[in-house]
Amino acid sequence: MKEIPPAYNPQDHEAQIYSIWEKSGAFTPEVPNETPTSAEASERDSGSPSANTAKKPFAISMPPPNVTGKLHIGHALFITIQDIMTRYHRMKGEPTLWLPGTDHAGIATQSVVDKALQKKGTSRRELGREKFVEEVWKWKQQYGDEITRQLRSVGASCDWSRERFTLDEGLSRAVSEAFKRLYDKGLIYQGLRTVNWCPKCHTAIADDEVEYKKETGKFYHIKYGPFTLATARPETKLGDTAVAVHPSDKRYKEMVGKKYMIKGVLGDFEIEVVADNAADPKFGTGAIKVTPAHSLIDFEIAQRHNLPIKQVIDENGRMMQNTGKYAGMKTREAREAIVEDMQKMGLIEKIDENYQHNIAVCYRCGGQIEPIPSKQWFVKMRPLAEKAKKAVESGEVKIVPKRFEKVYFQWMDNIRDWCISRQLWWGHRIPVWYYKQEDQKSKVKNQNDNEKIENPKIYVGTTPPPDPENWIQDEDVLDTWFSSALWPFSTLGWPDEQASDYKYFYPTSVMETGYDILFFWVARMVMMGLELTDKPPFKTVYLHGLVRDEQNRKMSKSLGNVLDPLDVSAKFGTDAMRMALVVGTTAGNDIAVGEGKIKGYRNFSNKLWNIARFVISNIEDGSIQINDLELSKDLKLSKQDEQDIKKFKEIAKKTTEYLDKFQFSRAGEMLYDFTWHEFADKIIEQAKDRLNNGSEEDKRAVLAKLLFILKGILGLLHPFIPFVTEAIWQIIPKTSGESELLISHAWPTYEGED
RNA sequence: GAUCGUGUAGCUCAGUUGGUUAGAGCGCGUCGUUGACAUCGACGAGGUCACUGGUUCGAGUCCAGUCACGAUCACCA
Repeated sequence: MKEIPPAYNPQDHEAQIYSIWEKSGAFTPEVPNETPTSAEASERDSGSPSANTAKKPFAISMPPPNVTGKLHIGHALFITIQDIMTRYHRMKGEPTLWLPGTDHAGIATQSVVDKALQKKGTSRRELGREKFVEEVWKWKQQYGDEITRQLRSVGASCDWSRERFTLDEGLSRAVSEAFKRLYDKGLIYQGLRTVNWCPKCHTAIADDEVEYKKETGKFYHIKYGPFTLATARPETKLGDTAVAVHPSDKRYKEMVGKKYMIKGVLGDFEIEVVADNAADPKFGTGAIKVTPAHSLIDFEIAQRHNLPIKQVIDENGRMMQNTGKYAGMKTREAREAIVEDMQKMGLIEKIDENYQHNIAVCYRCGGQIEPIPSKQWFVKMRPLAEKAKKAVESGEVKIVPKRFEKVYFQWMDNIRDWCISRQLWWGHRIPVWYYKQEDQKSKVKNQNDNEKIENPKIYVGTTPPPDPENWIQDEDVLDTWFSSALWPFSTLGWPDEQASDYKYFYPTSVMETGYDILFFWVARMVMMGLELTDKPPFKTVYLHGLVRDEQNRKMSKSLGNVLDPLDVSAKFGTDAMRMALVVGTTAGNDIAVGEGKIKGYRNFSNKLWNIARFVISNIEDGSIQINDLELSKDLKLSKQDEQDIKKFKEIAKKTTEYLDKFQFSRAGEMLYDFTWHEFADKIIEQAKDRLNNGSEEDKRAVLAKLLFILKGILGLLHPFIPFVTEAIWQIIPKTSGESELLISHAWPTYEGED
């Protein structure tokens, strides 16, 4: 008899078990032959069951982590939830695909590599585009595997043979194909518009990549011709071209449509008074100065009233040549200088010192955003949003929890066009070429005033133009989220609609991700999926929350409360960590996790191990044949035995129901409770007497019951705690009908047995 | 400012079609265990389910309002 150690030590098992799984091929689903031969077809018609055609496939695309990223507890959470679904459906016999991959993460990766270069005394600009991109690829080769190695250590049973990277050849093809199709439909256009510009990252960013930070600053009330109005940024006054008031504001009724000369620090200038709903009559004096070049709102006002656009700040965040003595100053310096001059001229009425306002910062680098006019590419969102909204309204796409549907609708209703070009080097280069003769300077930005853009002769294609020497490709790359938006289908072979994976697994079953990227990612996937494939890319969206510490604080380095999933799983076991992340949490809500909770589930793993140890040792003590312990055999089960078995079957049924309804916490908690407080504390305790003193026949009956329940529990718990359950499965006596590996075993179900 | 969410035991949270004495883990108290169990078991204390009102035979659960906290969106007028 083999000695089973009295304690379960995860480290003795996990790595080995993972490699057994991986080698077994269990992670890779079988795709049935798409075009069945006539023989196969007739075989199917004749009703002979074929494992893969009988069941519908189940597919999840894994949200791709950043290539250069390091595994954090949030990854561990989504891996756990997705792995639970994957293992559950796989055990149910459905061909199950969980497709992993990584994201090139434009700005993030570029700045990481750039910083590393700067440490070495060089920089991205010094190297030039080509060399720099080579450097980033080297980084990707070197560090890109780290994150996927770490995903394995958390037990992710995903199909590594289908691993993808957003800059792979196939996915890049999908990106340019998508761009071209949208362009041809008029859904992508180029425009000179005021955009959110990050002077630090030196690129435009999308509206939803802007974050707001509270700041206390000065608020200047200035004399402005016949008006008095207030601003926190007097330096933008140099770019003013209008004053806006609300159409219903009686105070200014007679001024609307007239032009006034305004006294300014660089001499007098002319503004027009326009009536626009953007002006709130209740705020301040009800009149606002309009600086179309340096405010997105003002730009929109300018468009509505056909106002001139005057740019005075450049892409480095400095005052431009047309600002006279202020030229070259940073905006903050210029502000002080201008205020001083205005005070001398008596143009300042008063200054509020403690004005609370929000400043726009870049979500990547935290630098202050400087809206400037710039020529960028945009996606026309309205038509896409309408379809995407309908898909959720109709129930074609379900969001769990449901309340996020409202948030989703709100976003869709108030959507603005999406700026997709980025002035970066790392990413998908925009598949647009300009004809050299006509538009050498097509990318010149910062044109003064409202110079119209000449539409250059352009070529949009998935491959370069046939005579490339005459063309020059757009310098910019696409927003990372553009390629992410295609992820559920680009990874399956789209645009090749005949690709077997695409045909078989698309649309995917579930999209599991954090509620924080509902807009960035989920919404855009739905829009792109509907537009490009005519189908929503998934049927259900399951949103999880943020992982917080046990006091419900955000995890941060400065608080020192960051849980490193690799440390945790080394210390308590991956299974314990997984249980801690899943039990006691519900969709869309944040999760509090600390060592105490994880420890509790470490004990649970150990409990389960000892339950098994007890049952196995009792089997091996006797002379009973394993095949004689099957419930189908003639056994003298007591009434109690039958009740216990019935109770267990009820648990199995409920587990299935909970999992089908995405109630992972309830399933996990119920199994925990049953295993420990029912099976161990009652059923096993009561069995002891019969095992020690009962007749052979009675012993056999009890033992058969214990073994039956134990094996069932292992199956039910396997999606949650795959390692211990598999480790136990490896040492438990099995009958000939049972699978060697628990991962490939059938899901415990007893439909129609009673 | 708009919208959404949360408020249940000392702490972290479950409680999804309204139905008997409101649950778990951790923590706490008493006792017992070292022949499955880096422990484990038995028993226990602890709750006006934020507050007010309503619907109902019956409300933690549904409705209205109040308070507190949080999030998202909009905003540098």
